[in-house]
Amino acid sequence: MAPTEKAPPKPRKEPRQARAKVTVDAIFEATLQLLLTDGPRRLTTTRVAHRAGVSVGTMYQYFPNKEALIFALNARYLDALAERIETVCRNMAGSRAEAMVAALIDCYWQAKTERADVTRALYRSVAELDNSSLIEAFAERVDTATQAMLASAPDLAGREATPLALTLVTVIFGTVRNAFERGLSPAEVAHLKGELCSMCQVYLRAR
Amino acid sequence: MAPTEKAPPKPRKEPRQARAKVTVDAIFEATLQLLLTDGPRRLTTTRVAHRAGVSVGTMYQYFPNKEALIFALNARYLDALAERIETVCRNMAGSRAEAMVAALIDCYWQAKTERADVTRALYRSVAELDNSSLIEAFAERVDTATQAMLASAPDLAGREATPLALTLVTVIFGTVRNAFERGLSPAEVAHLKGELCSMCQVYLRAR
DNA sequence: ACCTGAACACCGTTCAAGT
DNA sequence: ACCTGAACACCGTTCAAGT
Repeated sequence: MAPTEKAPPKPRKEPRQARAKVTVDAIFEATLQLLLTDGPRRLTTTRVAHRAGVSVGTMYQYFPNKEALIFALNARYLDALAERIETVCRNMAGSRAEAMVAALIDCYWQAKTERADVTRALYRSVAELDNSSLIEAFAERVDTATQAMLASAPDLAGREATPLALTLVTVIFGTVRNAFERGLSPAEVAHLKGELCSMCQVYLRAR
Repeated sequence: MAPTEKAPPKPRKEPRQARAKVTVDAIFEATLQLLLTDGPRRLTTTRVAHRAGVSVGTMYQYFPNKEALIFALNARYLDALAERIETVCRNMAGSRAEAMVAALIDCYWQAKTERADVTRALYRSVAELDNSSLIEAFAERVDTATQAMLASAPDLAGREATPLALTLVTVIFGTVRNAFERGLSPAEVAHLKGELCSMCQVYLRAR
């Protein structure tokens, strides 16, 4: 009964020569620009190719279809985001649990906010295709990094890091995303961020 | 620099005769069914019309374009959901704050879970179009209902209901949505729900 | 190894004609 | 008042031909 759709699309072939790499980068850049200026509905292969300065045929050498292009663009973005989070988690090793949570919230919030237009454009672009594998891979990395971080907290002895990480990551990432989707005012956003932070910290102290 | 897109599409005209109402319902039902079985990518106007037993032209009498159809379908769903939440909020008036939060989480969680396929299909269908006005209207209703409920809690005297409602609603709805997007196991989901609940309750007790 | 662009199938949308 | 479906413009995708 599940929607019958193809497996997650992957890049057709890797660019081997330097000019090919330039081409692929140009295609990615053109896609993002069009997404930002015109929205996902007006994103056509012809326009992407034209903006990238290549022909449609060239685009299809590297991406089997339009979905694969959008998929790859999102994969790129999520990979960079996961890397940032992993770095923060590594840097916070050994700190107090409260500081860890604050840093995690800060990092994610910052990443979403600093290029809000990009975040929104990518959210919307990817949604019509099955991106669950991307989301799962991303969540897996973030969970793992958070677990490792929490396990190193001196004031968290005796609490299992695995379920704790799952809860915190889901609550934090879900809240940020939702805050992002709603049209909150800057004042409301600032207040919410503080409340989310203290909520997680109170939760850590309890029990 | 914002994506240049049309204003939120609205139904072209209201059905005046009985058979027209039947037609519109058939179109909605066909859209949902196709979304569930084939996914948003294979949702074409021709197929919707065919499944609904009408011609394409008929569909275009009630919806100015395909987007408007998807928009209206989502509006329907969110309206029903908001109504459920408002009812719960009314029913919980005068209870203790902890019970309120638990009921709110339960209601939303239940609504998302009982027809998980529908939830997912609608999420994906609406994402490529600008649904911010839908989201805002929904959030506004839920916020208002939650505020009114919290203001009636005997154990919450002296705490402002408005920012409290905003925080709780954003955290709860964001978490549920995120939990939903990740492919969590039933055991993890159950655990998460309990933790979210106690997290909100500890937060209410604090300060 | 990489690129081109005309050609094809199909989808969203319209509109003159019907009941 | 409501419905039909051929017709049109345009989009995704291919492939024979080029460098």
